[in-house]
Amino acid sequence: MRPQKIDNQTLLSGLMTVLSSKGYDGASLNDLASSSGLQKASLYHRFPGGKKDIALAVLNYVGDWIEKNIVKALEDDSIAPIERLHMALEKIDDLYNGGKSTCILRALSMDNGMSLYSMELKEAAQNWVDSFYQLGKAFGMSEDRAYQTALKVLINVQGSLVVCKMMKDNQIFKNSLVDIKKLYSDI
Amino acid sequence: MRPQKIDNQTLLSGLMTVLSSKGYDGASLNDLASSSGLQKASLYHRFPGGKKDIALAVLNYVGDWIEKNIVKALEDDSIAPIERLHMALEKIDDLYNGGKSTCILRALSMDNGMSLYSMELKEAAQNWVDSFYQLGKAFGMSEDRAYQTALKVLINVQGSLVVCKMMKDNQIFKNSLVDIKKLYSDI
DNA sequence: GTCTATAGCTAGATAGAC
DNA sequence: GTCTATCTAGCTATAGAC
Repeated sequence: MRPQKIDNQTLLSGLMTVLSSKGYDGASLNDLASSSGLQKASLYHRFPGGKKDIALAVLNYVGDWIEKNIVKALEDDSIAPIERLHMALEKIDDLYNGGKSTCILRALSMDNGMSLYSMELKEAAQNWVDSFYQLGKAFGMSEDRAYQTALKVLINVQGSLVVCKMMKDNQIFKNSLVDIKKLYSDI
Repeated sequence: MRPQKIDNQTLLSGLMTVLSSKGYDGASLNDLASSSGLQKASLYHRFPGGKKDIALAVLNYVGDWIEKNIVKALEDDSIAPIERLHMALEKIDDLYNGGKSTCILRALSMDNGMSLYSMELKEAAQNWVDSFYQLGKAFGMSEDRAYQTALKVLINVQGSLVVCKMMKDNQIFKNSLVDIKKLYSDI
């Protein structure tokens, strides 16, 4: 076997950048190839199903990232809930590049005819909400309040990213992260 | 002059539906033509600049709609602030079809290379925020609080629409409208 | 595993009849 | 003002050399 020119991690990371900024339909295979340092045909070797496969792989990649960095941080009961929250928020800040990047989950939730990926998107969102739900419980919230608060976290992150982009002001995202802290400090 | 087969209002409304659900790159001219009952070539007669012109016209159309329905409702000082808020929220509910539709402003804020429309998007968002800012002042909020609250309204609407779509649950949008009311009732 | 070259198609856009 | 027919560029995807 010939060695891979680009390792999977680097490849997927580059592909994610293009897909999240240009969207599924806006990102051509040439765009995706350029971002990765590979040629189009090589992408088909890595992802035999073509563009659909690429987006799916990127979706799984970011799903794993969220699991490993955000969910894990929130579940680490060796440290205090407030510390877990701070760590998770820092990871979220990284994931979205301080508000400059758009969310790949959102970018892939447009109508591509048959709503590809709807299962993966729902699962990733649910995973996110569930982990913040557990955090709320650890803070002593009721089940209902913990769930509503967890939803608000995701809504705030997604909403502030959208508004950031519209108004060209990343501070809006930063402020939303602060607001999220307040959701868990007024118990 | 021959009469128009489809009036501008109907035309733009249909075009908006396709553009907001499929996005700029995902919506082909054939899609746009089908939605309107006109042929591609006829769309070029109405919008000589092609797809770019269509999206721009749709953006102006929705900008005018927001101005006429939301901004006006919030500025109508013949009625109490709380009533103005309720009216505006009903219009927002209509605009997004109870959470089932995606926001055209968001759909058009993806990277199309040169970030077309960024001026129009910013203006529409600013107009929205400004009108809720004025509402906050009418409720007796400080300038800073009124502005932060106005931003939260837009963030909640956009965020809940995104999360609605991801989780396939329109109730999330409905609940966000209720949360927005609370932002203005805990003075 | 990666590449160049290219097939086959659909996109956005135009020409010209009515 | 709307239509059918068509152009060209760019797209996704494949073939086959290395």
